[in-house]
Amino acid sequence: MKNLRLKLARMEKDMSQTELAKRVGVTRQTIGMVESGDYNPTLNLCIQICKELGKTLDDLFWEDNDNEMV
Amino acid sequence: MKNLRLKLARMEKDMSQTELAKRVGVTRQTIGMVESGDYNPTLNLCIQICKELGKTLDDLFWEDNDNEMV
DNA sequence: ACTTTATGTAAAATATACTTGACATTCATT
DNA sequence: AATGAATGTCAAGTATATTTTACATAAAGT
Repeated sequence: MKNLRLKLARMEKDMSQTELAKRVGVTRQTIGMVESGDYNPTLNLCIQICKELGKTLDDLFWEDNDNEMV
Repeated sequence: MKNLRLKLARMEKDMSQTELAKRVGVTRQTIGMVESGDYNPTLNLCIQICKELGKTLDDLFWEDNDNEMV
């Protein structure tokens, strides 16, 4: 399933896939696949993406962020 | 650098590398390399490890967990 | 209409995560 | 002293993440 949190975080920074890719040091296609989901990126790639977007791993890549029990 | 948080979380569960590996579905060597650091595991592997140890990605794989600014 | 920017997708090549099998060391137990 | 459990490491193989090149579509601007 798609990673909408990532896509949203990127758009909040007014960044295109191409620009995020350049900053992270991968290709545009790789960013596209991560956003499309059904993909298994490496930890370092996830971390770089998070840093560029000012988010943490849990923010963008940890499931069940929505229904967290207080 | 070594991932001491992971090693600690595993030992808190009284789990050997071999046992964690079996539960996660990888080999003992892979777990060893993740703990040794200087290694770039996939996101799915990290998530599986977190789930087995009752932790989140930020808990085990996000840097700067220590000096977080309030 | 034409060009540019952003994105989706696909096939083949390359880099690297992960496996397999094996040997070595340390520590606890008998 | 001998055995077994836990871990470190290494070399060669397999699976897959990522690149490269390319073509296609839609939206926005001139």
